[in-house]
Amino acid sequence: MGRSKEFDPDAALRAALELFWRQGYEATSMQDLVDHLGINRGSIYATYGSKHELYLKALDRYCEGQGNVALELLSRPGSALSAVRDFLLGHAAQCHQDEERKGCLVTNSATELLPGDAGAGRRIDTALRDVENALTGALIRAKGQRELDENAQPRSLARFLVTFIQGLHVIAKTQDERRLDDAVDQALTLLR
Amino acid sequence: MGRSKEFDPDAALRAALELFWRQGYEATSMQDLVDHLGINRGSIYATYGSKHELYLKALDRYCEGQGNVALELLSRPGSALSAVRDFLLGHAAQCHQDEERKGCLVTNSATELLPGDAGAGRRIDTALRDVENALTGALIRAKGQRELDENAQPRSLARFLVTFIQGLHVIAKTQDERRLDDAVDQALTLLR
DNA sequence: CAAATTTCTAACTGCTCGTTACGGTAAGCA
DNA sequence: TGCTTACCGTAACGAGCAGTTAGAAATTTG
Repeated sequence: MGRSKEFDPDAALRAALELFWRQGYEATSMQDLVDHLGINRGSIYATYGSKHELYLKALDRYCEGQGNVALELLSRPGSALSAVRDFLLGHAAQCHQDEERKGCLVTNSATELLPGDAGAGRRIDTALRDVENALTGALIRAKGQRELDENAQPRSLARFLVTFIQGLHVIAKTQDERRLDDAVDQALTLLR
Repeated sequence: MGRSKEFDPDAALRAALELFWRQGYEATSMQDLVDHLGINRGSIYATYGSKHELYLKALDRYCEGQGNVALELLSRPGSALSAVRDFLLGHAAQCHQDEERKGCLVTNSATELLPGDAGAGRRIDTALRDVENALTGALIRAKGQRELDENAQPRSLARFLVTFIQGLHVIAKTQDERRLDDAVDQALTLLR
C-alpha cells in the first residue's frame, strides 16, 4: 500500500494553527508554513489541499479544543452560576497568559475574513452558537438553583456574554490589562 | 509655485479608508487603492508615503470622526444615562445599517495588526481611551444625577462598556442580528 | 525479491506584491 | 514667455506569492 507518512499530520496542523493564530490568514504565507511545519510544500498541498483549506482545518481544530473546554466547564456539577463566572474568568486568564497576544482565533477570523469567507463564516457561527448554548444551559440551571433572578432571560444573557467575550479577546490584543480586569469584574456583577 | 493639487487629498483618504475598512490591511493591494482612489500610483506615494502610512492616516481619520460623534453624544445636556444608552444603541444601529458588514476599523485593526504594529497600536489605544474617558464622564454625571447606584464605579463601568462595544463589532461581522440586539438589551439592564 | 504505491524533495510556473522611475503634459506664478 | 511643480500613464524593479510537477527515495504487499 505504499509508503507511510513520515510526519504527524495532526502535529503539523497544530503548528499551522499556531502560525495562523499569531499572524492571521493573509499575513501568513505558504513559505511561512513550509518553514514552521517542518514538512515540504508538496506534502502540505497533498495533505491539506490549499492554504485556505488548511486554515479552515486549523480553525476546526481550534474550535474543537475550545468547545470541549467550554462545554466541560459549563456542565460541571454544583453551582451553575459559579461555572459561568469561572468561564468568564478563564477567558480573562487566557488573555493574560498569552504573552504573544494572539487573542482568539474565532474572533480574529471573524474580523479578518467575514463577511467574504463562507467557509470561515459557517465555522464561526457554529462555534459562537455552541458557546451560547452551553452558557444558556448553565444559566437555566442557575435560575433553577435560584442563583439568578426569576426575571433573568438565560438565552439573552448568554448572547450578551458571548458578545462580551468577543470584546475581551479584542482588548486582549492591546496592552491594557486593567481594562480587561475591570470589564470582567463589572460583567460579573451583572450575573446576580 | 507650480501646479496645485488637482485631486482632493481628503476625499482620496476617505476612499482609502472605505477600502481598508471593507477588506482589511493585508487583503487590500496597492492596485486596489490605485483603482478606487481615482488617482495615480505615483500621486499616492507622493501624498501619503506608503501603503502602511496611508493605512495609519485612514485610521486616524476614522478615529477622528468616530471620536467626535462619541464625545458630542456623551456630552449632551440632559440625562447622562440616556446618553450612554443612546451611545450603545447607536453602535448597534450602526452595525445593523452597515450592509457590507465592515464592522469597526479600530476593532478590525486591533485583531489584524496587533501586537505587531506599533503605529496602529498607539492609535487604537488612544481611540479606546478617548471613548472610555467620554463614557466615564457621562457615567459620573449619571451618578450625580442619581440615575446610577451610588456603589457604581464609573471608570470600571466605562471599561466594561468599551470592551462590550468591541464585542458588538465582532458579532456585527457575523449575520446574527438577534444576538446583537439581545446583547445590547442585556447590557442596558446593567446600567440601572 | 520485485512491483506497486505513496511520500519526499526541489526546481519551476506565472503572477502579484509594494515601490520607484520615466517621459509627457497641464497648470500656477514670475 | 519661462520656470516650477504636480499630474498622468506606463513600465520596470526585485522580491515574494500560491500552487504545480517530475522524479528520487522509501515502504508495503504480492
